Amino acid sequence: MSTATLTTTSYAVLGLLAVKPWSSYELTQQMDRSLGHIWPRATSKLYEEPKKLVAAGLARSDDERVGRRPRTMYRITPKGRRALARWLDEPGAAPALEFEGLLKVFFSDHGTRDGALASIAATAEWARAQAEISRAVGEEYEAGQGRFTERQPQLDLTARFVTDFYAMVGEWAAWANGVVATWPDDPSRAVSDPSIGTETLRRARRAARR
Amino acid sequence: MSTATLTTTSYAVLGLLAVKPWSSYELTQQMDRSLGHIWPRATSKLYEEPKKLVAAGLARSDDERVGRRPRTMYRITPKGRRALARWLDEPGAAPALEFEGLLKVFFSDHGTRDGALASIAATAEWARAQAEISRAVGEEYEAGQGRFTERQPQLDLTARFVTDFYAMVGEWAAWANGVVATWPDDPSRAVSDPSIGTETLRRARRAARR
DNA sequence: TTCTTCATGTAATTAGTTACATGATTGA
DNA sequence: TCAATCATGTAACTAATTACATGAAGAA
Repeated sequence: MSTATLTTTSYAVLGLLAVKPWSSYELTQQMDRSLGHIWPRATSKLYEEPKKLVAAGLARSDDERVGRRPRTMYRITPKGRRALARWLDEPGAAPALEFEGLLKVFFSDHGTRDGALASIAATAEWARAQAEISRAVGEEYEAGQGRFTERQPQLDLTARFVTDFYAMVGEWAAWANGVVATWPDDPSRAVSDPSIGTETLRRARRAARR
Repeated sequence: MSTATLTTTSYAVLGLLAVKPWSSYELTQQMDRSLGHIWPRATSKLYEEPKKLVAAGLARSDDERVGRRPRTMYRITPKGRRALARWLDEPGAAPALEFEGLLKVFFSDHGTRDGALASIAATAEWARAQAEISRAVGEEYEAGQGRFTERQPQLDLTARFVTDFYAMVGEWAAWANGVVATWPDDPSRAVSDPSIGTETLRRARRAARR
């Protein structure tokens, strides 16, 4: 009953239920399309969390059938809308980033140049693929085919963030590839170009001044 | 004994041990300075993981004393260096991003404009503070005061990524603040400026073309 | 001498993932 | 009618976090 145990993931699902009712399977589809870019979670969570919301009185479940097979639809309650509004009033946490590929570049002086290049290439390809997803969704909305056009102002802000993020990652990977390509086989023997540090420092100063 | 159970966090610690021997406490300090930007982990992990490395034969521990108090120093073994090199040869995972603050902006049509502005302001301040940390470390290295100047080529690549990331987040927050400031109190009544979607799409196309 | 911060850990809890199971639908 | 994929879930496991505990060193 208490809302004390709800996690950010709970509220993420609650937020989707505020838009419209969904089954868990539909939630997993939406995870691929939108939520997964900023709050990625495994499929099983999307079967688990709605139950917790129901137990807390923030959602209710309806047993429907597809053919003869049962499926559960979830929809938000008035109490759920109030809980969501309270959550939205508190500032959210800052971005949290985990990047194993960069970790491998960071430690590349204990490996090979080709290993570092492989991580960078994988990053570049990932950034391109993600940008392609952004592009495809963007084209839909541009053509007026979007599924939630009434939420356009919110989508505008979110889409810009993820698009810029993927672009930034892609640009970094292209640049890093050029740098590492000039290294010898053994990266512990690579020599740093001083202008890189200078330019990075210039950017850091600028960003710290805002 | 088997290396099958090692996680990315294990290798992150192993990588640090390849640079030099550390105590767990020193590892926590280093987490604040460098590793935490790309692989953030709680302090207790840095006491736990080295033990797993020792159990696997990839590191060894030496009991030293500080005054009369014991403390454990960890150093990498030859087998550890080989395991690290193998790990570095496989491409690492793509960036994983979690961003609760953006989640709140995404669902802001179910809250208030001021709530959205608060999340954006918190993001802006965080980005500024992180950029300030990047700047401070950058100034040290620029002045030749860096602690690991022999790893400069690796630091160049990593520092550029995190600096650009913080700059991108800061620029997004400043822009988003301007957009949301024009919204009415009730964000579900906000009207989208079509030029935003057009520009985002332009950027997505560009990033998808690389 | 006492208080605070630094330093070094352990224990309890949990949020999340991976793996598994299985019925329904579709198309070859 | 068989195989593949869509759809709907549960169970087992684990990586990680939060909270706790405590000695040493340095400051007031």
